[in-house]
Amino acid sequence: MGGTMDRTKQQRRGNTRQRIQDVALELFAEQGYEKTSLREIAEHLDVTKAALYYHFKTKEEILVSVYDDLTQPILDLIEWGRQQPHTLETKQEIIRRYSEILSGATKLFRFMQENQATVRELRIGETFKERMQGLREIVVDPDADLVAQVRSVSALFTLHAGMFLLQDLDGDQESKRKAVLEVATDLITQAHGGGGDE
Amino acid sequence: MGGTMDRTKQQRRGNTRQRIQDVALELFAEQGYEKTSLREIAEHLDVTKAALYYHFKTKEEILVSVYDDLTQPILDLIEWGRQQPHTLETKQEIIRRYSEILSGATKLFRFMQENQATVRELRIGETFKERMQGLREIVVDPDADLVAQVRSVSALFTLHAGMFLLQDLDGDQESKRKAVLEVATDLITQAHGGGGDE
Amino acid sequence: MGGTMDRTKQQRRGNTRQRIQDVALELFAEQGYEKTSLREIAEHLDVTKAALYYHFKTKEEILVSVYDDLTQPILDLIEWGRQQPHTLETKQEIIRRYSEILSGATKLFRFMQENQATVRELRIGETFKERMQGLREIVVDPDADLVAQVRSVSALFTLHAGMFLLQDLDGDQESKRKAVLEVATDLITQAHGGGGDE
Amino acid sequence: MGGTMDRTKQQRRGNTRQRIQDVALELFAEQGYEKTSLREIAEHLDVTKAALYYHFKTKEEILVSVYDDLTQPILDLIEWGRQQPHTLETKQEIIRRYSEILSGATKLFRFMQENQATVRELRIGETFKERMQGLREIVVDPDADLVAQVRSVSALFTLHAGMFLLQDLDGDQESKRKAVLEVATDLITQAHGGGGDE
DNA sequence: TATGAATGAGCCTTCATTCAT
DNA sequence: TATGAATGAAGGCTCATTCAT
Repeated sequence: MGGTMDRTKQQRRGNTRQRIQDVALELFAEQGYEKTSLREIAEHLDVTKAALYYHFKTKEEILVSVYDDLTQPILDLIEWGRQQPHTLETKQEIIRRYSEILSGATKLFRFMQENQATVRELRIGETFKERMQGLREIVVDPDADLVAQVRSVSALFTLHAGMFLLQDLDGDQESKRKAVLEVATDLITQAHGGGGDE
Repeated sequence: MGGTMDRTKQQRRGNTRQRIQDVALELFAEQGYEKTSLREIAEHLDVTKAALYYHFKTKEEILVSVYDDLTQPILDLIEWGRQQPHTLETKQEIIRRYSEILSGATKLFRFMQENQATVRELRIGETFKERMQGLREIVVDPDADLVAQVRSVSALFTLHAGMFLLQDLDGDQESKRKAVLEVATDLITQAHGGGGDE
Repeated sequence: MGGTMDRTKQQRRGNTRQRIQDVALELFAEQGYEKTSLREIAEHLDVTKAALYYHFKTKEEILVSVYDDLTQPILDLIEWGRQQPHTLETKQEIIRRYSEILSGATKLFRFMQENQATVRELRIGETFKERMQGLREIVVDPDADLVAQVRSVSALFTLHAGMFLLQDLDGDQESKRKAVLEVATDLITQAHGGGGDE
Repeated sequence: MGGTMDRTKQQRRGNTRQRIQDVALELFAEQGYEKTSLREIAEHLDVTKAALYYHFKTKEEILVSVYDDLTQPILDLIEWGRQQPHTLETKQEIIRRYSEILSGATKLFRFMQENQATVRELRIGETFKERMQGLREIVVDPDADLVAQVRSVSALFTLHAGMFLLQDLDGDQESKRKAVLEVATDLITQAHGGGGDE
């Protein structure tokens, strides 16, 4: 009986859940959450829609599961950051590590970036906002002047955006990431120094 | 007769098209494009769905019309920018003017920002990309080093993002805009100066 | 003021009704009745849908008016036929005249032929059926054997079908009509003679 | 369990697809393709519209599937005819067999006959035209004179039309079919003999 | 560990028609 | 002799979800 199962089916055994997550993320990132139907995901995997429901309770839960798996490092980073003194060095290190995290799950973060309107209405929306808030609290000094605060936020955001907006620029992926990181680090450094004009 | 028509209906006459655009933008920005149905728009206006189709050929066309009306200033800005020498002053002026344009149509740009995945598949997607490209060409020096280029792009992007990401920060709208503008101007200035590490 | 009216508008004066009929028949014949919308007709004429309603009460009435105008000759033919003795000569003459009538309003008859399902549900459906019945009564001898009756009906039908089904055959329109007429005449003649096998 | 399901639902299991085809053909033939809505079909079957879409991708595909199932015999006939010498006997046999095929799927062919305008725009339109062309090529001698060719085409067409146009005539279905077949056979025979006047 | 069959809600769109001007 | 604006009904289709097997 097992012998009649061909290689493809055999490989599939036991990791369908993972495969669903992979395909889903791929499609969500490419086409957006709403434009990606469960039918489409199922077809890509050569299973039925009902199979998806064996592994996940809803469409949203597929996304949530991917999100949870891939953003754990951010939680860890925040955890770590909270226990450090809020020195410039800490902030720079946060920026550095965050840059690495982002490039470790490009697809997900691209998805989050491009589907904000959708994500806002989903469970992960709130969660993500909280995490960003968590990062901010470490990186932004609430007593600094407005310009300094903006600079800090801009540092975080430059990292985020960098991944997608630089696609048209020349240069290999890694050196672009380095450049982005440098700009972000500069921003955070300037913000720490003083911020405004003086 | 005519007198039997109540105020509400009368006011409506002749500006339904405009009202559709307003409500649509409002809802698109709030809930996203896909999540906003024509039924919903129609209900907000107290007309039937079919009335929308008298004024616009498709759902997409409603968006396009809003987009065209509201982004004309960007076209003008690009036009202007192209005729200037690419000096630092020009770039700073571009940044300044772009900041003003953005804050003149917050809803639309928030929509564009938060619905990138959707927008990418629509007609306006390509258009918008082209315009951004147009701005970049003026502001980014292709011969500068990578870091300088990133800084320039980051300037543009900081403007974009600034409008939404700063909502949780203290301060009134206008002073926040000023702060964002300052950071962006700094970025463009540094980029022009040299860019990198020296 | 009349002087500002250009040639096109001027020509239009007073014959809009006729132009509606022409365009409508053209489109009905080409695309079918249901697939042709009033919007389409109006656009072809460069007027609004509402203008059509000034001239005709309903979509169906446009068709009815065309039908009535163009099938009057059939009524006349039936009238004439009823007053003749049901001799072979009469039948042959009916066939001959009917052939002429058909080729005088090809579009309408093509329409009738190709939209039977639709036409059946319209007012003209019943009317047309009656007229065909009228022709039959003259041409088909109810006392003849079944085969003879079929031959007679086939004669009529061959005329009908001939117009459309022969489009792929070689030869000019007129000589094809002659050929069809000859076959139909033969059929009616054989039917009259005896019909069956003997 | 299982016992709680009433007879009706139980019967339904596993043959819904077939039932859709049956009901659809019935309604298409009766009211025409466009006038028959999916809602109507669904209601006749006591299922939802969405159920139809589980079994067929589009409305058109329902028709196509019926068409394909029911016109396979024509393909076989053409196949057979092509391998025979184009003698009179072959032609007569084609006519005979075609007559049988037609009376084996009356509803479909009535539908095709009465919805030509619609069918022309559908996928089956082209297909059907090709098949008719296939039959013609066997039955019509391209070197014969025009009248002979018309006679041949008329033979085919008389068969087609015979099924519907004779409904008002007396006589049972089968003897009418025989009569029609005889007339068609005569036509094909005369066409083969010479055709014209001599 | 999946599938086959179906549902209910909703979507975008089109249509014939109306009516005040 | 027309138009501008709108309506109500319906149509085809897609989607996330369910459930018995």
